Amino acid sequence: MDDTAGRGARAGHEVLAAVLQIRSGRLSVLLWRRARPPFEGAWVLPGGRLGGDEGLGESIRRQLAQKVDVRDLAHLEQLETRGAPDRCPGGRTLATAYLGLVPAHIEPVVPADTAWHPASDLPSMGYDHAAIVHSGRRRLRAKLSYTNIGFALAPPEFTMSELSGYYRAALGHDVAATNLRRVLLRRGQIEETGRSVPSGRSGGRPAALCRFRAPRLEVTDACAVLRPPGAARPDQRPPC
Amino acid sequence: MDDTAGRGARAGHEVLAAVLQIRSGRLSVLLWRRARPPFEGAWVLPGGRLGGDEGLGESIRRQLAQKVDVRDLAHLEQLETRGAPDRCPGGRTLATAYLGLVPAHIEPVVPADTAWHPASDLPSMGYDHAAIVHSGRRRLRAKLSYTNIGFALAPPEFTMSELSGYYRAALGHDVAATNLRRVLLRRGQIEETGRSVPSGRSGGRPAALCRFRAPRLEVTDACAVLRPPGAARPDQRPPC
DNA sequence: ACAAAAGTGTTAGCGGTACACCCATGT
DNA sequence: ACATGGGTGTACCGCTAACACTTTTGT
Repeated sequence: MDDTAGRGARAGHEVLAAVLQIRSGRLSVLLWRRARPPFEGAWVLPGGRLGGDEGLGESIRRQLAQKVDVRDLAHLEQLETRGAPDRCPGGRTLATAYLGLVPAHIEPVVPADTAWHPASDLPSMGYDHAAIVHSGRRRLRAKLSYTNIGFALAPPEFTMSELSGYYRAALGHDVAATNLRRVLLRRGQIEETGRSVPSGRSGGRPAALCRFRAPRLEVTDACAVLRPPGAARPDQRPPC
Repeated sequence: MDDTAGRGARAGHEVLAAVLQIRSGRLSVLLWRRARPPFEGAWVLPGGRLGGDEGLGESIRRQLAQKVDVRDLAHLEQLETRGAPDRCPGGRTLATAYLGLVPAHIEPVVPADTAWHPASDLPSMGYDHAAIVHSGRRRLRAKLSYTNIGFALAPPEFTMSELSGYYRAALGHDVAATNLRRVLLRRGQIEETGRSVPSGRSGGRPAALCRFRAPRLEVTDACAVLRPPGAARPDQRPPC
């Protein structure tokens, strides 16, 4: 396309994404193996040059769809922009990083030179991309606590023990399914579908199927501290 | 200064800042009045072109010091990068926005074409800069609840009623000084200096002077929800 | 009958707001 | 003495973790 490479100081702007998914009970990130220097053989985040007249989010969506066949992002948000003069050998490059989330039930068809890696055990990575993955993981962990972002990790319907497994993988610690259920129900994040899953060979009560109520990010529990006066009483609290 | 307007498609990267300060009990933002089209006469955020080999944060620091004589930022953090193709008439421009905070006791010497405006009552602003100011205010409000970011609003020493005034201005609602004291003390954000301020003409007990303990941003109350198991007991909780 | 997994009830504790009450100073 | 503003003590309440207990299934 308009790959105006080889220019001096003003190389183009890059857009990258840390695409996360819970795979086999581990929080994993989609990486791409560089075939050429710099950082030949190292793993990097998918992405590339920003096109001439596309927005930033638009661009990373396009590139993920084209290059790694990831079309089913349940959530995408901007993380940060990095532009240290020395972050790129051979001329400074600005890069805007995004966090993308793929629900656990989807299996994107990725090219041979890309692979999923556990976010807690990253391979040797090029540029400053490992730091970006950590930013994404921190962001996800934080938002699991005060937003409904779980909708972007879970399939459309799930049992509570499955969901607690996703939370455990993302947060890095155990989450009791029994309490998670109540917390998310009271916050209005999830609801029961009415259906249930037959119990396995070893018996046990069949699990109820739940779903998230909203398909977009919502803040359900804006931090518990420094509330406006009167917020305790349920009667008519100010909207914001 | 180096306002290279009227260039074609590939303009350079811009760095902007929403510089906030509590002034006369109101959260205010430093704006700059454009003298030339586009957006002639409208107010915009200070900032400008990113220099050839400077980092993003470095660049906004330099430009704030050079152009508006703001050298005493107690805190600076990246907000977001905007790059919608139509955000700039006459060619797309990417802009990375920062949030800067100036403590209340400082009076920067700003040029004639810049002025402080209440963040809750913005004038007519150019580009998408009003949205950036709102992002900055949202970020500040959120971080007041779970970090020690108050250190960047308050002077080195302050009474609790002064501090509650800063919190009220930034949060937009009353904050009881008596409870704020306990909350921030328990979190270890502030401490007493031992000194106190003589009471005014109308009498009253002299107020104790406090200070923030750390001069840098720290998360003191990572959201109260979804704690790891065992976090309640004070004995040896995991570091992160 | 028994084991296993899901879901409910209940308790305890933390953290925050609200408010009455005490403290120190000026007039 | 009294007014004024700062600081402490305390009650209350929401929220969550922990855990015992009940429910529903398979063997």
